[in-house]
Amino acid sequence: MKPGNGSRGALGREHPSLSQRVAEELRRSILTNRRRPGDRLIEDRLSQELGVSRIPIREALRVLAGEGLVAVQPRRGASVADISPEVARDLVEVRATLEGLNARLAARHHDPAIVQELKRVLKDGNRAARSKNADDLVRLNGEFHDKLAEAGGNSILFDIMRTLRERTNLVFAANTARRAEQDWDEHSKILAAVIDGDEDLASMLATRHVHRAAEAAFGAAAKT
Amino acid sequence: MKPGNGSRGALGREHPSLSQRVAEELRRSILTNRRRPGDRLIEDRLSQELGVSRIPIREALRVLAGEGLVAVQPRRGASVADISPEVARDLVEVRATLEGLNARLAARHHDPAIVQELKRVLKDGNRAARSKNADDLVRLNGEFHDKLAEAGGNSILFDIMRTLRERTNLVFAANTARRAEQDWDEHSKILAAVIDGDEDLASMLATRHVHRAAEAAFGAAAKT
DNA sequence: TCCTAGTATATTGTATACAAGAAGGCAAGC
DNA sequence: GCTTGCCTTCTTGTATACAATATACTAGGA
Repeated sequence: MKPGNGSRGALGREHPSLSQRVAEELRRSILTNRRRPGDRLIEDRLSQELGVSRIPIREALRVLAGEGLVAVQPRRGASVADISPEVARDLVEVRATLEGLNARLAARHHDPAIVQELKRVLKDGNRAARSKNADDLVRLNGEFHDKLAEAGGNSILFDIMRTLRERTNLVFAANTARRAEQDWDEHSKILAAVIDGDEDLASMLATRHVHRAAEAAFGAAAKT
Repeated sequence: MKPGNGSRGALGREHPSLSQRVAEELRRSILTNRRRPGDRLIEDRLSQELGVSRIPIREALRVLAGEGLVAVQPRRGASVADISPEVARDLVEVRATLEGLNARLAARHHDPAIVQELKRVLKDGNRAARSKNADDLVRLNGEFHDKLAEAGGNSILFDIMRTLRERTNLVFAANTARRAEQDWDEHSKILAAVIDGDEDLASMLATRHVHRAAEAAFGAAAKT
């Protein structure tokens, strides 16, 4: 659960390597749907696009493969992960359980500093939900879940949930604007339970939150 | 949840790349404690030892870092992950929860073919527990949990549990022989609940199994 | 003796180059 | 017309070489 490279320009310059920057760039482009599931990721082409040699590209692809965002077939190359409905269901099942565990832990510890930040994100999120600003909603949604994961205080859980969240978002993204108001209503209730220290309630609400978002997305997907 | 490369010599030769073989070799050496936590993994040295260039080594190290078996510090190189007591606790918490979820799913589906295999492993395990053969115990323990994970039928869960198991084993390994009889008694009860289709019981037993093994290990570690 | 600066050495990061394997197209045969 | 085999081309896998950075060591001064 390192602080992340948000603290740019700090004393220890902490130079990200090219591989890391390439990985970040590719991750971004996948999560924002600029590269679509199934798109091939040809090393030489990426190498030219990003102006670096193939080596950093390869390493970045390996990292993203580990996160499940990219699928690499030996000797056939990499492509953006295409998440089947079955795998999506599996993701949801696991994520729902772990969000539940995390909310329980957050309720148990409830670190005041992080709770404060969560309150702020909640306020911003509610505003964005009313004005239906899609970009803000995606960002704030990510921020809320990220800080909640931090509040849980379990580093392993934090890492796993990040990759699960990225992948479920890839599937649900289209719906995050439509369901915004209900989403943030649920966020609010989860946070309240965490603040109350009501472990059981927090856990149940967080688990249900994931399942409901998934149902909404699958329902919408079925319609299209 | 692919069948793995156990099916060697099959028609599609399925050539593992050098990187993959290096990763496998390193993983082995770490899990069998031939390389100890904290040991530096210097690319050039590994390159000479294994007779390949540094490129496959680097890629293997990245993969293992993704699995949490190796820690890489940018520009300082890789070393075998040294799992702190705090992280160990975090690992146990998450793994206990997920083993519970998995056992629940296994009880829900209970695939007869896999149950059959589990019964066989159980029998072998009990025999090994009585004769206290450490190597066999480690192997069979891994096999039991692996097949149980397969029985859950959730591919995401399967992958996550594998990496969690590897890391917790790294911490508990020393104790797996001492606690063998109780371990296999608990395995037996978990499997019985799965066969009965008793989801709640299976889940509870699997969760408790992890916690108990952890307590035993921590207790033993405190003594030494 | 202890601290500091400077230098040498060890090690990782990246680029280029070549080898090997997979995919697709074209021609020859049935 | 359809299939089969070869060949071209595209792409990945690996090696070597060099550049950049971190660590260890030595010498000089307070």
